[in-house]
Amino acid sequence: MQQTFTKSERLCSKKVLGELFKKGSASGQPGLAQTFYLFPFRVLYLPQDPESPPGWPAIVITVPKRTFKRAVDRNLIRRRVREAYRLNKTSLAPNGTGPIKSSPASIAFLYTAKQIISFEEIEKGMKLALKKL
RNA sequence: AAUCCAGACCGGCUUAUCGCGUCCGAGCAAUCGGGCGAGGAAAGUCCGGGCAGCGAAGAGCACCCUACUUCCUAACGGGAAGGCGGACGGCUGGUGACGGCCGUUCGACAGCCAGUGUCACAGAAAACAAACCGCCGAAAGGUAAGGGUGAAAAGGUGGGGUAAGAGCCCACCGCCCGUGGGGCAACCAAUGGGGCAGGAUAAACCUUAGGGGCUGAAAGACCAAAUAAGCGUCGGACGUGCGGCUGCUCGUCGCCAGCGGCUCGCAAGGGCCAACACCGACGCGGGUAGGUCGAACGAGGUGGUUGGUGACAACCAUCCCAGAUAAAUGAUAGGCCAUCCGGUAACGGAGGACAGAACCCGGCUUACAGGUCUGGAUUGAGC
RNA sequence: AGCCCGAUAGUAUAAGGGUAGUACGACAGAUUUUGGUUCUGUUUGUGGAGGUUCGAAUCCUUCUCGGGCUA
Repeated sequence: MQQTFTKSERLCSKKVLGELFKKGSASGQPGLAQTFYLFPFRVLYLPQDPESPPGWPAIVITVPKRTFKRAVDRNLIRRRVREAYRLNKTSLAPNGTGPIKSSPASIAFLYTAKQIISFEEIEKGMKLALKKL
């Protein structure tokens, strides 16, 4: 049971991020970023390059400054979301060995709720979102 | 013990499991083991430094900042001690104006007898002085006691004096000038003289004294990769030119080549014009947005001794104490400690202030549940 | 992270330290059969706190909010 969360699973490249958000605005077409809403998130993801070997997806978590003015609140939400992903990401690998080809390469979780919600609720939303992916 | 005031400090603790960042060690590697891992404000960016780059790292002016004194400090607009002044409370002196002592607390606290400006309304009059009512006088005129206005009206109180009055005269209070004394100084107390200079405002211009070059780690250095060497507009030829570390002046540094055409001249040499190139500025287009250093040993922390009223300094011992970069410091489950609610109690339930490092320090300011300590005041109780 | 500006009525914008205006709105009334146009009147404000001053939108300090610039 893999529950780690290393540097390679974080989406850091400005280029990839720009691509993800740019393509995400024109969703629906095949080959581009897909998006769906599921409380408390809006999820954006890019499919994997079929040439490269399958690996764990790189993710990014976003909490808007507009709704949460204090840095402490944003940090708390970001950490809860990341923890929920870390504990449940094995559902992306149903065979138990590793991620399958069809799982996405990069995912963005945009936090859309207006209040700080508890870890249990975030985890519930995260399980549903990963199932959908 | 309670309340209030002033100052200083703490700001949840702990166990287990799963994780994250970084450093060290082991290992060929996968990985394993160990150490450390947010704050008193990390915040606001209001000051001061370190550090870095930038014209001679030039000068003067402008501009900006500071403002009782002495000291502390790397420096400061910060701090300490002292002085002076105000407010409040208590006691107290004097007929009165006005003082004296003690305590608490506050003060951007240099200079409007260098100059200039402003002072609405009201009021006779707002600073050169004058005179509305009034008072005195037969009048000419004298007067600034009283009235009222205002934030402010040309010293005040008591007495003498006078036609009525007035520093006109006297005493005291205040003010100004001087003398010697104490104190490093701000200033203090004493003493002599002068009937008295003369409103407020400098967080108004200003004066005096002192200080400030500018820009900030997205500074800056290096490695790697990639694009371009293209287009457009404007400007430029030894000058009243363009550019450069805010502005202005001076200075200084850099740049300004060659060719052609027309023309003046006997010539040396000069003038004008166009295009291209060059240089500079701005814009468009296109490319890259990876890594290393800066950057974690410092005006460092803790403890002690000595000096100093104190801020602080010196010396000795000891410790290494976050270092990320789309950015770690988290999640879950227990126990404890405060707090709140219900309950006589056992107990049950809720639930942890303000707030998250980003080059580093010293301050200031602002936010903050609850708690601890010290000093002072008042009230109550006991011995 | 650093730096720089700004805040006046519902909106836009003035105001030498001395009664806070102007325009468009909104509301009411008049004109009109009704509505519009037009005319008259009314309403509403200096972001908060403290200080300097006799007196502050203005000067100073501080907080809050909003905006902008910097590879």
